[in-house]
Amino acid sequence: MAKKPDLLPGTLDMLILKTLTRAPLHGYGIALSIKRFSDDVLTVEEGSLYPALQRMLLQGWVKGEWKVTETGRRARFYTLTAAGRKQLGVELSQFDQMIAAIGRVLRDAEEAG
Amino acid sequence: MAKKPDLLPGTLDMLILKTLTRAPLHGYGIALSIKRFSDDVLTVEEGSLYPALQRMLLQGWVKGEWKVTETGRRARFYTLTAAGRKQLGVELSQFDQMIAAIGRVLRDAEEAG
DNA sequence: TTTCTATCCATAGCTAATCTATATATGCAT
DNA sequence: ATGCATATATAGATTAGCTATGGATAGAAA
Repeated sequence: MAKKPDLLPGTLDMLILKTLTRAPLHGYGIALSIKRFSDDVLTVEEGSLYPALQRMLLQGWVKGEWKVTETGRRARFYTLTAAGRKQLGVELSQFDQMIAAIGRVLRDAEEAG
Repeated sequence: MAKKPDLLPGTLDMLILKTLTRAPLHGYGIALSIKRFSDDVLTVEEGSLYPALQRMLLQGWVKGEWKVTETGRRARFYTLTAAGRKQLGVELSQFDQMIAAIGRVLRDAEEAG
Protein backbone atom coordinates (compact mmCIF):
# COMPACT_ATOMS: atom_id res chain seq x y z
CA MET A 1 0.00 0.00 0.00
CA ALA A 2 1.76 3.09 -1.23
CA LYS A 3 2.02 5.67 1.55
CA LYS A 4 0.37 9.00 1.06
CA PRO A 5 3.05 11.64 0.66
CA ASP A 6 3.09 14.86 2.65
CA LEU A 7 3.58 16.94 -0.47
CA LEU A 8 4.25 16.72 -4.16
CA PRO A 9 8.00 16.28 -4.61
CA GLY A 10 9.59 19.17 -6.41
CA THR A 11 7.14 21.76 -5.17
CA LEU A 12 8.53 22.61 -1.74
CA ASP A 13 10.79 25.48 -2.76
CA MET A 14 7.98 27.04 -4.75
CA LEU A 15 5.61 26.83 -1.80
CA ILE A 16 8.14 28.38 0.56
CA LEU A 17 9.00 31.19 -1.84
CA LYS A 18 5.33 31.92 -2.42
CA THR A 19 4.65 31.97 1.30
CA LEU A 20 7.41 34.51 1.80
CA THR A 21 5.85 36.87 -0.73
CA ARG A 22 3.09 37.48 1.80
CA ALA A 23 5.41 38.39 4.66
CA PRO A 24 8.77 37.50 6.18
CA LEU A 25 8.38 34.45 8.40
CA HIS A 26 10.43 32.07 10.48
CA GLY A 27 10.66 28.40 9.58
CA TYR A 28 8.02 27.21 11.93
CA GLY A 29 5.68 29.91 10.69
CA ILE A 30 6.28 28.92 7.09
CA ALA A 31 5.33 25.33 7.86
CA LEU A 32 2.18 26.44 9.69
CA SER A 33 1.21 28.79 6.90
CA ILE A 34 1.50 26.13 4.22
CA LYS A 35 -0.45 23.67 6.35
CA ARG A 36 -3.25 26.14 6.95
CA PHE A 37 -3.53 27.56 3.47
CA SER A 38 -3.72 24.03 2.14
CA ASP A 39 -6.43 23.05 4.63
CA ASP A 40 -4.12 20.50 6.25
CA VAL A 41 -3.45 18.65 3.03
CA LEU A 42 0.20 19.70 2.79
CA THR A 43 2.52 19.11 5.72
CA VAL A 44 6.12 20.28 5.73
CA GLU A 45 8.25 18.16 8.06
CA GLU A 46 11.13 19.82 9.90
CA GLY A 47 13.52 17.43 8.19
CA SER A 48 12.38 18.77 4.84
CA LEU A 49 11.92 22.38 5.82
CA TYR A 50 15.22 23.34 7.40
CA PRO A 51 17.44 21.71 4.80
CA ALA A 52 15.35 23.44 2.14
CA LEU A 53 15.84 26.80 3.84
CA GLN A 54 19.58 26.17 4.05
CA ARG A 55 19.69 25.40 0.33
CA MET A 56 17.74 28.53 -0.42
CA LEU A 57 20.03 30.67 1.70
CA LEU A 58 23.02 29.30 -0.21
CA GLN A 59 21.38 30.06 -3.54
CA GLY A 60 20.57 33.55 -2.39
CA TRP A 61 16.82 33.16 -2.81
CA VAL A 62 16.15 34.17 0.77
CA LYS A 63 18.01 35.94 3.51
CA GLY A 64 17.76 35.11 7.17
CA GLU A 65 17.79 37.33 10.21
CA TRP A 66 17.54 36.39 13.89
CA LYS A 67 14.78 38.24 15.63
CA VAL A 68 12.38 37.85 18.50
CA THR A 69 8.80 36.81 17.88
CA GLU A 70 5.74 38.49 19.36
CA THR A 71 5.68 35.79 21.99
CA GLY A 72 9.21 36.51 23.07
CA ARG A 73 11.07 33.67 21.38
CA ARG A 74 14.14 33.92 19.25
CA ALA A 75 13.61 32.80 15.67
CA ARG A 76 15.20 33.19 12.29
CA PHE A 77 13.05 35.26 9.96
CA TYR A 78 13.41 34.68 6.24
CA THR A 79 12.85 37.35 3.62
CA LEU A 80 12.55 36.89 -0.12
CA THR A 81 15.40 38.40 -2.17
CA ALA A 82 15.14 39.70 -5.73
CA ALA A 83 16.72 36.46 -6.94
CA GLY A 84 14.17 34.53 -4.93
CA ARG A 85 11.34 36.43 -6.51
CA LYS A 86 12.72 35.68 -9.93
CA GLN A 87 13.16 32.03 -9.05
CA LEU A 88 9.58 31.86 -7.89
CA GLY A 89 8.48 33.12 -11.28
CA VAL A 90 10.50 30.45 -13.03
CA GLU A 91 9.15 27.70 -10.82
CA LEU A 92 5.58 28.88 -11.15
CA SER A 93 5.69 28.89 -14.91
CA GLN A 94 7.40 25.49 -15.07
CA PHE A 95 4.85 24.12 -12.66
CA ASP A 96 1.94 25.45 -14.68
CA GLN A 97 3.42 24.00 -17.82
CA MET A 98 3.91 20.61 -16.19
CA ILE A 99 0.44 20.52 -14.73
CA ALA A 100 -1.08 21.41 -18.07
CA ALA A 101 0.99 18.70 -19.76
CA ILE A 102 0.02 16.10 -17.17
CA GLY A 103 -3.60 17.14 -17.68
CA ARG A 104 -3.32 16.40 -21.37
CA VAL A 105 -1.97 12.93 -20.66
CA LEU A 106 -4.62 12.18 -18.06
CA ARG A 107 -7.45 13.47 -20.14
CA ASP A 108 -8.87 11.18 -22.77
CA ALA A 109 -7.97 12.80 -26.06
CA GLU A 110 -8.27 11.12 -29.44
CA GLU A 111 -5.34 12.70 -31.26
CA ALA A 112 -1.60 12.77 -30.81
CA GLY A 113 -1.01 9.04 -31.30
CA MET B 1 20.46 27.80 -12.21
CA ALA B 2 18.02 25.07 -11.37
CA LYS B 3 17.68 22.68 -14.27
CA LYS B 4 14.30 22.15 -15.84
CA PRO B 5 13.01 18.74 -14.84
CA ASP B 6 11.74 16.20 -17.35
CA LEU B 7 8.67 15.52 -15.27
CA LEU B 8 7.09 16.21 -11.92
CA PRO B 9 8.57 13.72 -9.46
CA GLY B 10 5.98 11.39 -8.06
CA THR B 11 3.77 11.40 -11.13
CA LEU B 12 5.50 8.84 -13.32
CA ASP B 13 3.59 5.77 -12.18
CA MET B 14 0.31 7.58 -12.63
CA LEU B 15 1.23 8.64 -16.15
CA ILE B 16 2.28 5.13 -17.12
CA LEU B 17 -0.85 3.55 -15.65
CA LYS B 18 -3.05 6.06 -17.42
CA THR B 19 -1.27 5.46 -20.71
CA LEU B 20 -1.91 1.73 -20.38
CA THR B 21 -5.65 2.28 -19.96
CA ARG B 22 -5.72 3.25 -23.63
CA ALA B 23 -3.97 0.13 -24.92
CA PRO B 24 -1.23 -2.32 -23.98
CA LEU B 25 2.13 -0.92 -24.99
CA HIS B 26 5.82 -1.70 -24.75
CA GLY B 27 8.16 0.56 -22.77
CA TYR B 28 9.40 2.57 -25.66
CA GLY B 29 5.84 3.10 -26.84
CA ILE B 30 4.80 4.30 -23.40
CA ALA B 31 7.57 6.88 -23.39
CA LEU B 32 6.62 8.08 -26.86
CA SER B 33 2.95 8.26 -25.97
CA ILE B 34 3.56 10.39 -22.88
CA LYS B 35 5.88 12.64 -24.83
CA ARG B 36 3.34 13.14 -27.60
CA PHE B 37 0.25 13.55 -25.46
CA SER B 38 2.10 16.16 -23.43
CA ASP B 39 3.21 18.05 -26.54
CA ASP B 40 6.87 17.30 -25.78
CA VAL B 41 6.72 18.84 -22.32
CA LEU B 42 7.13 15.54 -20.47
CA THR B 43 10.04 13.28 -21.31
CA VAL B 44 10.46 9.87 -19.72
CA GLU B 45 14.12 8.83 -19.69
CA GLU B 46 14.99 5.16 -20.09
CA GLY B 47 16.66 5.18 -16.71
CA SER B 48 13.40 6.26 -15.14
CA LEU B 49 11.06 4.21 -17.29
CA TYR B 50 12.41 0.69 -17.01
CA PRO B 51 12.99 0.72 -13.27
CA ALA B 52 9.47 2.08 -12.88
CA LEU B 53 8.08 -0.75 -14.98
CA GLN B 54 10.02 -3.29 -12.91
CA ARG B 55 8.56 -1.82 -9.71
CA MET B 56 5.09 -1.94 -11.17
CA LEU B 57 5.49 -5.55 -12.26
CA LEU B 58 6.54 -6.48 -8.72
CA GLN B 59 3.54 -4.69 -7.25
CA GLY B 60 1.25 -6.44 -9.68
CA TRP B 61 -0.05 -3.26 -11.25
CA VAL B 62 0.95 -4.39 -14.74
CA LYS B 63 1.80 -7.65 -16.40
CA GLY B 64 4.37 -8.05 -19.13
CA GLU B 65 4.42 -10.26 -22.17
CA TRP B 66 7.06 -10.57 -24.85
CA LYS B 67 5.64 -10.10 -28.29
CA VAL B 68 6.65 -8.88 -31.71
CA THR B 69 5.78 -5.40 -32.87
CA GLU B 70 4.22 -4.50 -36.21
CA THR B 71 7.69 -3.68 -37.47
CA GLY B 72 9.01 -7.10 -36.57
CA ARG B 73 10.89 -6.32 -33.37
CA ARG B 74 10.67 -8.15 -30.09
CA ALA B 75 9.33 -6.02 -27.26
CA ARG B 76 7.71 -6.48 -23.89
CA PHE B 77 4.09 -5.39 -23.90
CA TYR B 78 2.59 -4.23 -20.63
CA THR B 79 -1.07 -4.57 -19.72
CA LEU B 80 -2.90 -2.99 -16.82
CA THR B 81 -4.14 -5.40 -14.14
CA ALA B 82 -7.18 -4.90 -11.92
CA ALA B 83 -4.84 -3.87 -9.11
CA GLY B 84 -3.19 -1.39 -11.46
CA ARG B 85 -6.52 0.11 -12.36
CA LYS B 86 -7.33 0.52 -8.70
CA GLN B 87 -3.92 2.03 -8.00
CA LEU B 88 -4.46 4.52 -10.79
CA GLY B 89 -7.66 5.62 -9.11
CA VAL B 90 -5.86 6.16 -5.83
CA GLU B 91 -3.07 8.13 -7.43
CA LEU B 92 -5.43 10.26 -9.46
CA SER B 93 -7.43 11.29 -6.44
CA GLN B 94 -4.34 12.00 -4.35
CA PHE B 95 -2.91 14.01 -7.20
CA ASP B 96 -6.08 16.06 -7.60
CA GLN B 97 -6.14 16.74 -3.89
CA MET B 98 -2.50 17.83 -3.88
CA ILE B 99 -2.90 20.07 -6.88
CA ALA B 100 -5.94 21.73 -5.35
CA ALA B 101 -4.05 22.25 -2.09
CA ILE B 102 -1.05 23.71 -3.89
CA GLY B 103 -3.42 25.97 -5.76
CA ARG B 104 -4.77 27.33 -2.51
CA VAL B 105 -1.24 28.13 -1.32
CA LEU B 106 -0.24 29.75 -4.59
CA ARG B 107 -3.41 31.77 -4.89
CA ASP B 108 -3.61 35.00 -2.96
CA ALA B 109 -6.26 34.42 -0.35
CA GLU B 110 -6.93 36.69 2.60
CA GLU B 111 -8.07 34.12 5.15
CA ALA B 112 -6.54 31.14 6.87
CA GLY B 113 -3.74 32.95 8.68
C1' DT C 1 6.29 22.16 40.98
C1' DT C 2 6.18 19.16 37.69
C1' DT C 3 4.45 17.92 33.50
C1' DC C 4 2.62 18.60 29.18
C1' DT C 5 1.89 21.10 24.93
C1' DA C 6 3.16 24.37 21.61
C1' DT C 7 6.73 26.95 19.76
C1' DC C 8 11.27 27.18 17.66
C1' DC C 9 15.87 25.41 15.55
C1' DA C 10 18.81 21.92 13.43
C1' DT C 11 21.22 17.67 11.81
C1' DA C 12 22.34 12.68 10.85
C1' DG C 13 21.03 8.98 8.34
C1' DC C 14 17.82 6.46 5.51
C1' DT C 15 15.03 5.63 1.48
C1' DA C 16 13.14 6.27 -2.87
C1' DA C 17 12.82 8.51 -7.25
C1' DT C 18 14.92 10.25 -11.08
C1' DC C 19 18.71 11.20 -14.22
C1' DT C 20 23.22 10.25 -16.60
C1' DA C 21 25.74 7.21 -18.81
C1' DT C 22 26.48 3.05 -20.82
C1' DA C 23 25.75 -1.46 -23.04
C1' DT C 24 23.41 -4.40 -26.31
C1' DA C 25 20.75 -5.47 -30.46
C1' DT C 26 18.11 -4.95 -34.96
C1' DG C 27 15.55 -3.06 -39.02
C1' DC C 28 15.75 0.23 -42.47
C1' DA C 29 17.41 3.87 -45.26
C1' DT C 30 21.36 6.26 -47.44
C1' DA D 1 29.16 0.81 -44.25
C1' DT D 2 27.16 4.42 -41.69
C1' DG D 3 23.73 6.36 -39.20
C1' DC D 4 19.15 6.66 -37.25
C1' DA D 5 15.07 5.05 -35.02
C1' DT D 6 13.47 1.38 -32.46
C1' DA D 7 13.80 -1.46 -28.34
C1' DT D 8 15.47 -3.22 -23.45
C1' DA D 9 18.19 -2.89 -19.46
C1' DT D 10 21.43 -1.79 -15.56
C1' DA D 11 25.01 0.61 -12.73
C1' DG D 12 25.99 4.64 -10.45
C1' DA D 13 25.23 9.28 -8.97
C1' DT D 14 22.40 12.78 -7.29
C1' DT D 15 18.79 14.78 -4.85
C1' DA D 16 14.67 15.42 -2.26
C1' DG D 17 12.14 14.30 1.30
C1' DC D 18 11.20 11.60 5.52
C1' DT D 19 12.25 9.47 10.14
C1' DA D 20 14.27 10.03 14.14
C1' DT D 21 16.57 12.55 17.26
C1' DG D 22 18.52 16.29 19.89
C1' DG D 23 18.16 20.70 22.12
C1' DA D 24 15.79 24.92 24.16
C1' DT D 25 11.88 27.95 26.12
C1' DA D 26 7.14 29.87 27.24
C1' DG D 27 2.91 29.07 29.12
C1' DA D 28 -0.89 26.30 30.62
C1' DA D 29 -2.53 22.61 33.32
C1' DA D 30 -2.29 19.38 36.94
